[in-house]
Amino acid sequence: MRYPAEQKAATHEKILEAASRSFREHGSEFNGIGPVMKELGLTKGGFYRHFESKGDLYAAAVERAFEELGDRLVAVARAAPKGKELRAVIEDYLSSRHLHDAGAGCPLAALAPEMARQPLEIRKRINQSMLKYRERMLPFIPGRTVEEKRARFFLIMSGMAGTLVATRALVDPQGQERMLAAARSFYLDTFTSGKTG
Amino acid sequence: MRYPAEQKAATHEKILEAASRSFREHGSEFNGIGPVMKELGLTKGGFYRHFESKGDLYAAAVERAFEELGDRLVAVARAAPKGKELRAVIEDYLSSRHLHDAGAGCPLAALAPEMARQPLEIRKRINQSMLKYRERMLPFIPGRTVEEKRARFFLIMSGMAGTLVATRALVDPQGQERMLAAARSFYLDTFTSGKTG
DNA sequence: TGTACATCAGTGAACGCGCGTTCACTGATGTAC
DNA sequence: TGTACATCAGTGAACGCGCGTTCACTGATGTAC
Repeated sequence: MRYPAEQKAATHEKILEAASRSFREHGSEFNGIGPVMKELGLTKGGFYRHFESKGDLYAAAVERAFEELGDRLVAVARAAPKGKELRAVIEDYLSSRHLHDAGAGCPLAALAPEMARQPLEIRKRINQSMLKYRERMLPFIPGRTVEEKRARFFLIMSGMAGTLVATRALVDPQGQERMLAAARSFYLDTFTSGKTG
Repeated sequence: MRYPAEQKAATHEKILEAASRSFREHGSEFNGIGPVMKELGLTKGGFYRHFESKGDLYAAAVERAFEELGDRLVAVARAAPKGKELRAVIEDYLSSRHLHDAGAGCPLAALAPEMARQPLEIRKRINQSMLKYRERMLPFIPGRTVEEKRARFFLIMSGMAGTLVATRALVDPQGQERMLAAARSFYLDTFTSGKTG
C-alpha cells in the first residue's frame, strides 16, 4: 500500500540511524540488513526502496556516524571554558561512557580495520566524511598553520581511537579504567598546555 | 588414510599460519575455514582434527600473531645501536611495509574492534598473549618503574595501531605516506629522547 | 623377520542457517479530470 | 466537489551462496604378536 507523504523520509532516516548504531556495535558482518529492518518492525524486502545495496548503506551509516561524532564533540568543545576546548574533547572521547557504548561512538574506533578493507568507492565516501569531520574540529586543535592542525588532528584522533579500541579488548574492567585514565593524562599533557589547555 | 608421523603437527602449524595471515588481511568473517583449508590443498572437513572450532582457531591465530610481532620487534630492537632500540621499533612499526602488509603485521591494528566483540573466553586468551607480548617489549620502553613502562607500552602501541589502521583507510597514497611520516616524527619525539633515544 | 590389526589424518557429501538480493503483489494515498 | 486511476512504500516468499559443523568412510602407517 502507499504510505503517508513524509513517511518515506522518516523510514530512510530510521534505517540509517539503526544501521549506523548496529554496525558500530556489532561490526557490519553480523547484524546486517535483516536484523536492522526487523528492529524497525519492517521486512528486509523493503530495504531496497531506500538504499541501493548493503555497501551503499554501509557508506551512508559511516558518514552519519562521523557527522554525529562531530556534532557531539563540537558541542562539548563549545560548552567548555575558553581555552579548554580540546581538553574537554579529549576527556569526552576517552570517557568511560565512550568505552562502553561503541554503538553511539567513534566509527574509527568501532570499524577502522573493516573500513580499510572496503571497495575503493566506499572508502572514497568515507574519506570525504572524515575530512568534513576534521574541518569541523580544526578550530579546537592547536597549531600555527592549517596543515599543522590537520596533521595533529589526525594524530590525536587516530591515536585515541587505537587506545580506546585496545582498551575495549581488555578483559579486566579495572584495567580498562586505569588505562583510560592514563590515556587521558597522556593526551591532555601532550596536546593541551597544562592547566590552561 | 593414515599419514606419516610428523605430518599432523606440520599441518596444524600450516593451518595456524595461514589463518593468522588470512584473518589479519581480510578479517575473520571473510576467508574463514573453507578458504584457509583450500589454500593448503586440504578439505574443510579435516579442520576439526586440528582445532575445536572456529573460535579456537581465531584465538590461536591471534596468539600466534602477537608472538610473531614480538619476534619481529625484539629482533629489530636488538639489531639497533645501543640506546636506539625504541626508535628502531617505532620506525619499523610505522613503516610503509607494515602499512601495506596487514596480513604479516600487528593483530591489534588488523583486528582490534572485532577482538573486542569476541566471547569472554576468547578475549581472555587474547589478553594473555597481549600481556606476554608486552613483557617481551618492556626492556625497550622508557620508564622509572615497571608499572610506568607497562602503561607507556600500551599507550605507544595502541596509539600507533590506531594511526596505522586509520592511515590504511585513507584513499590517497601520498596522504598515507605523509601521515606515516608525521606519526613517526611524533612518536619518536614524544617517546625517545631526541638524537640518543 | 613376518603378519594381522588398530589407529586416525584427511575426504567429501550433507546439514541447517542466515546472508544479500529479486520480484510479483498489495492497497492507501495523491493527482488528473 | 466527486471519481477513476497511477504511484510506490512495504510485504513476504523465493533465489543462490557460503558459512561452520558433522559424520561415515578410506587406507597407509605404526604396533602387537
